[in-house]
Amino acid sequence: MTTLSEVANHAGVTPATVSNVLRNRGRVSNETRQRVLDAIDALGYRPNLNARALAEGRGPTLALMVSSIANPFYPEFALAAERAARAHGSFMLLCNTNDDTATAHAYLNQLAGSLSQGVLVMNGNLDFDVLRQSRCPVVLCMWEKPHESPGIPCIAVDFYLAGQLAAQHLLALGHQAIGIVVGNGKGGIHTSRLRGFTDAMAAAGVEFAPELIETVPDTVQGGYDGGQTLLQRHPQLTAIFATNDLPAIGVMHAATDLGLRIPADLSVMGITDIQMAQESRPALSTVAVPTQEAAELAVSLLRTLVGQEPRAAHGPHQMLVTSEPVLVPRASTAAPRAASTRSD
Amino acid sequence: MTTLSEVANHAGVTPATVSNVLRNRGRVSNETRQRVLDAIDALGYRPNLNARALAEGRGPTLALMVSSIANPFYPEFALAAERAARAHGSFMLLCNTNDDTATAHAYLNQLAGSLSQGVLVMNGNLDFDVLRQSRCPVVLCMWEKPHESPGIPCIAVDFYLAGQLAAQHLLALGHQAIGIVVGNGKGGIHTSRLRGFTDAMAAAGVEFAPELIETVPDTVQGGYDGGQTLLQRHPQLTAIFATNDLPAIGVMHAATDLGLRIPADLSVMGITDIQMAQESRPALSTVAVPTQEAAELAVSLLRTLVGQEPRAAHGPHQMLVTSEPVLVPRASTAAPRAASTRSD
DNA sequence: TTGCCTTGATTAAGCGCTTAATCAACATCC
DNA sequence: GGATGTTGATTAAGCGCTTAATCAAGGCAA
Repeated sequence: MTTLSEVANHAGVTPATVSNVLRNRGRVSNETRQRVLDAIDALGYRPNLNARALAEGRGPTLALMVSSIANPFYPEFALAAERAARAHGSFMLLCNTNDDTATAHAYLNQLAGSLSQGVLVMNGNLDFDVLRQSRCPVVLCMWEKPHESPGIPCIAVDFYLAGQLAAQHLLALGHQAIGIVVGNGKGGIHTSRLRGFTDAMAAAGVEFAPELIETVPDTVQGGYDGGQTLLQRHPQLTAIFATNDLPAIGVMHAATDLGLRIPADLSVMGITDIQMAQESRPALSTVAVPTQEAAELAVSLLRTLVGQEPRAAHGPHQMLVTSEPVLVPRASTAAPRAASTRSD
Repeated sequence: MTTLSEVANHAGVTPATVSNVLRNRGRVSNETRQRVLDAIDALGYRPNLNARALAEGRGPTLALMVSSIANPFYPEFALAAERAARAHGSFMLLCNTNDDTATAHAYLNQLAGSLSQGVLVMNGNLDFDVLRQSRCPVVLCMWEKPHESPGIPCIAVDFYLAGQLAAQHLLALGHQAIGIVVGNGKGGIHTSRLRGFTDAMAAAGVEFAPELIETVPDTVQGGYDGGQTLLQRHPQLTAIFATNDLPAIGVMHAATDLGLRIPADLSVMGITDIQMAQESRPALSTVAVPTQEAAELAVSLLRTLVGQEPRAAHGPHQMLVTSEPVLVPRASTAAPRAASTRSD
């Protein structure tokens, strides 16, 4: 592994000069610069990023902590976040907590402040106090907007509105008998989606029975189980809303297995608009959330917090809200069989 | 940020001693050790991993390079790989190349040898020469076994056998009119699966028309398009085999959209057994590949290459083969309508 | 010619940690 | 009672890079 000084020798200058041409600082004559550049690729030199990090007091990496990269939502976010980080020359360290608080804290303890300059957190189930006491900046991603700020810099999405949009879509189609499958994300992650939905129902004067709500794990299987329970207990349902796409897809499977046709016999919708939503059959109606924008905002905010980006970019806010979710009607929703579609 | 020396002061010893207790090396009396330990958590000290990396000449991170973490197969591999790395105290750096060779090379150049000690590569479409010249060890993951070794340490899976198993399953059910959708992974990544399949067909004496092969992108959409083309052009098909689960799922969608019932009218199968395969409806018959094992082997091999694990663990081999793929019959395959099931 | 500014490079200290070499103090052995 | 070991700690060099401070050498004005 060639070092900076070897390059310096080869070019007949001092290490400081090489460093200067590398970083475009200080004064270097064009002639010298060229000699250094030549030496660099003659020797195939690459800077040692650890040494640089040590000297600069900060490394080139950010971290993203998710509960499990196997949950299809995270990769989409991770991809965008990584791209954003790379655009600024940072690498992205991936951390799977497997929904284990201890693991998460271990990561936070080990990474924070040395390996990674800052961390993006997508785990609802973390102790906020721990995050606040992190030794390096933390940005909480995909916070649910109407909740009060957790006292941690965060990127929020208006999930309350998302819930409302979902309800309005179903109501507009003429559904009245609607079941709900809500993800049991720790920290009540899905409560605002639920409130948005039920509030919109109430506003439309539609009666709402609490036994029509099933709380399940935020997975396809969870949605499957919840959907099955709901459909068996309440055959009159004409639509089911899930607070997330994954369980919504599970609901579709459950309905199919029970011999129901979607959307003829049952309308199903979710929230998020993950890739799978448009790839499922029937394609899932959902409320799209600006994942990519959230990821970019998150990286940007984190960068200002670690002092790499001028603060002015966002002002002093600790909570950045993305643009609004938008309804994406697809094939999984339609007017209930015996009802007329109310135009909105 | 407290440093090692501060801890040393606090405990009334020299930095060397603190380092010794931290790493359980050298001789330290129990009494001193305790004093240091107390100082450490009194001050909330955490080692600076960059400094450590610099001093030791090697950092605690490995890297995983995939073409896009949004492809559902990769997360499953990534999860296992990360877990394996963590089990040995290493962090995992995630790199998305977006199928761009230049990006991949940029990563390789920047990471290799400084930030990451070694890299796991899952990209078929990389110049092997570049990999060979990497300044740090590289392990190529999920190589296709029957191919000759690429001259790079690699983990191979017997995809030829996987193709055979798929064919045998379909043949055993009584299918004769079978279409094939093959992923166009660069570097002919799917050719051995295809060969395994066609060889098995030939061995069973089943005629095979080359126009029954559609080459498509390795995605749901690709499978959808390929399936549609195949089914429209050859309505007599009773089964379609895709070289990967993702396109297989696309094929199912295409069939459904054309009004075919699965498996009554058409059997579909894939290879890999990703999570989605068992979560799709109908559940996808497939040939399961030992992803987790491959990931663990890969990390382990990489660790021996970077010298962190005794070489003896694997001997001098440069190509490690996982245990064999296994058939996972599910709901998407059945005997063709007008045929009797041949018992095997 | 003297003094001052600019340019282009060097010097040297330091980032936080590791580790081989060294040392002091004490116990052991014949 | 000196030679020999052991134990438990210290010293000091060094990892590869950054950067403020310093310096030599011209150029230019008065």
